Amino acid sequence: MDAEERYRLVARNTAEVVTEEELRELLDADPTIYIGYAPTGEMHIGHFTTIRKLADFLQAGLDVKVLVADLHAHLDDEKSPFSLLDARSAYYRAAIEGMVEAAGADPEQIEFVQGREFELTSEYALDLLRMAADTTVSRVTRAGSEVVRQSENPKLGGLVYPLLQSLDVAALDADIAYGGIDQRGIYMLSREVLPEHGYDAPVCLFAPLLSGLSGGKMSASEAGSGVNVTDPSERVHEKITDAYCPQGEVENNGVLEYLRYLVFPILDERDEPFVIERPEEYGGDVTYWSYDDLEADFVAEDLHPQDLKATAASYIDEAITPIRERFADRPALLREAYPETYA
RNA sequence: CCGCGCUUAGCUCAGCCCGGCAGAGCAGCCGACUGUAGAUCGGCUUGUCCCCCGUUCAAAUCGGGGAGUGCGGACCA
Repeated sequence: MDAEERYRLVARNTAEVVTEEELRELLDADPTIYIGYAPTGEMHIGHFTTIRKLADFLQAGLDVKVLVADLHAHLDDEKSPFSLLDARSAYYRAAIEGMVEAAGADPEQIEFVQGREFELTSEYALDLLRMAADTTVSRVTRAGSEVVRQSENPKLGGLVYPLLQSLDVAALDADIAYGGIDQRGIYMLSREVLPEHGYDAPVCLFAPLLSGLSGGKMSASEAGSGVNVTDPSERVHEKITDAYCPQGEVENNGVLEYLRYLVFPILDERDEPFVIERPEEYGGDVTYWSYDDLEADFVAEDLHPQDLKATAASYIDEAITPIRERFADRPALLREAYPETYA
């Protein structure tokens, strides 16, 4: 694979690369890229799109590490109670492996790391304290403002969080920090603070955040705002049917985004088209080989939301089916991670 | 250790002073209008009023005790 193709693969469907020059330079060698997930709520399509991209990274020959950031999950306003960290970490790992596989890549090629495996060493603790000594409260508050839960009486844990994450980059020997664009503030802090402590500043790659299905941002606290990766078929169809989807509009259109960032890349990998079955009355069946063509028709209002939704729901459902099946065998994983929901 | 505030619907809160059928906004649900959803309009649901004891014909409301949470003060040899 030539350098240009490699770069295209790594950078496609991203929101931002910091910086493009640095990334091109890194790709001359075999860099390590990492992404961290704090095991808090159930995993959804948004997570899936970021994990789908891991297939791109593997194909481009990068070393891929996935951090299951258990301590982060507790540190951020105790989103996960300490007693559930292990159960949720196990669930996240299984779900992530399922998504990697569903994206057509091999989970064996990914190195999984859990936060507590390395974040409690004395070297790590010393670095962390030294960073805490020379970083202001307002600096870390700003860094974490899009990630850490905001409240009138913020906990100290939320302030330490960005420092911890910065140090993770160094401790995991990652050349590239990958994550949603909401992580930008934290990794910009990393680029600033790591060199002052003797480590390299990471190159950053950010994934776009998907719109919620009710318009606006996707919200973890709003049940219908996103499809979970273990949702039953009926629920997927229900959520997509109920989704905000104005005719001809691309802005804030979660359905289109699901197709763009998840369904089409998977179809592309398998060399299969997206086929919409439609009554003759509304124009008959249509076949799309690329997202761009579909979007063009939608914008031109040659493709009606109702026809789009019906088909999209089936393809999305199909995309998560392998994950759902993986959990069908092991119901305890979900039940123990979310006893309130699955008890 | 001491003082003060807060705790009421899924969420944000009003009601408490001065006891008399537990409320509002948002969210949610159902219809109407749309070849989807949203918006709009019409309708509807929701409660351990933090807990215990007491006063009273009657307590979210008054008195006592306690819990949780937050803020402030004090201590600083």
